[in-house]
Amino acid sequence: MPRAVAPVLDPIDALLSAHGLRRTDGARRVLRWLLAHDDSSYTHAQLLVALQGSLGPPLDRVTLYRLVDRLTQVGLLLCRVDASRVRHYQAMPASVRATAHFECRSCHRDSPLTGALQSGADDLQRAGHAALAALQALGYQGLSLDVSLRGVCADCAVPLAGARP
Amino acid sequence: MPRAVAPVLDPIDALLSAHGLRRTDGARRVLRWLLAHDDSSYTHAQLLVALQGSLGPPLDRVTLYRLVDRLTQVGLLLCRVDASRVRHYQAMPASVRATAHFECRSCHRDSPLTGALQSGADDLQRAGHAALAALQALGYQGLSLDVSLRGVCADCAVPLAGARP
DNA sequence: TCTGTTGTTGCAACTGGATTGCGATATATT
DNA sequence: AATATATCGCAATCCAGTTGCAACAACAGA
Repeated sequence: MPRAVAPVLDPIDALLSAHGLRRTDGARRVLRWLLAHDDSSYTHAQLLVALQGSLGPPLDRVTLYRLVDRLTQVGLLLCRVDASRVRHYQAMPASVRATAHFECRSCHRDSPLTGALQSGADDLQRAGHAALAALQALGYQGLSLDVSLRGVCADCAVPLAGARP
Repeated sequence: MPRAVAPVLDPIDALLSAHGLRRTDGARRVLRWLLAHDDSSYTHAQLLVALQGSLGPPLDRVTLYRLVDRLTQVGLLLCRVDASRVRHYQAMPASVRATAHFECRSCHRDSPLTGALQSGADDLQRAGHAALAALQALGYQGLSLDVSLRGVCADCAVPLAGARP
């Protein structure tokens, strides 16, 4: 039986090597999982349970902290801090985009700007992109953009207003 | 000697009352100080030392936490979380504006977008304003905006590049 | 002005996300 | 294979922020 050679590097491994990181089991699992769920961002705690479920030995808490830190450092992940001071990690989008989102101070829901707000979000995106390009031209590196709108969403605002005497 | 009456409310007191907060010594001091330094934002630790220096009894750590929390709650302060997960407070500007700023991942300096980037920052400001207005029209309340650009600044990027073999 | 209600204060203990130190292990390099 | 060095796993630690609670002070009504 012909031995299964690996002529082409796994795309995840290729990414790791290309960014100067070692191809360890943990790094592979984190990056693979985040790339497979690149439509959203996840906290350390969420990643931990998600990766516990996957095959392999349980991933250590601290190791995961260091992994996401390194992956963010080299630009493979994008990190943002929510209003509760918790970090959220996401696979770096092909084109760094303004991930404009709204956080409700009351119900703590976090939603991307869509629908009627899409045009506004697009403008933000454009402006953010332009600012990033300007910074890049100045020699800045590993740029990312975080646009956070905060406040009380309409759902929560109504009962609050009603409670006022 | 005619007793010194107080016919007009101190502007700080007026603000507190208008927002349903009690006019306590602590609230007055925090709000007065932040209004006098409204060109920048300050962490809880910075506020603590700044207010210790000012007259009056030393302000308690926890009390200050609760004060800035309340002041932010009612919209008198604006709060943002930096990349190190630390909250920064600032007197709410007359018109909520996009306080676009850049944070260096390497030297951790935090600088507002100025100079050559001003136009980009202005665009961000406009776009942010529009998005906020749209949300407000939908019934959203107590809105604030945080535009954070992150990466490695030019000063830090040069030595990093040189270190690569 | 007195008095009851309720928001506020100060202290101590606690929370939880994240970090550090360090010996053991695995990856990349020679 | 031998070596150098990055990464891992564990325990201990850090630190911004929170919570519980008794004492206190601002406000409102009488």
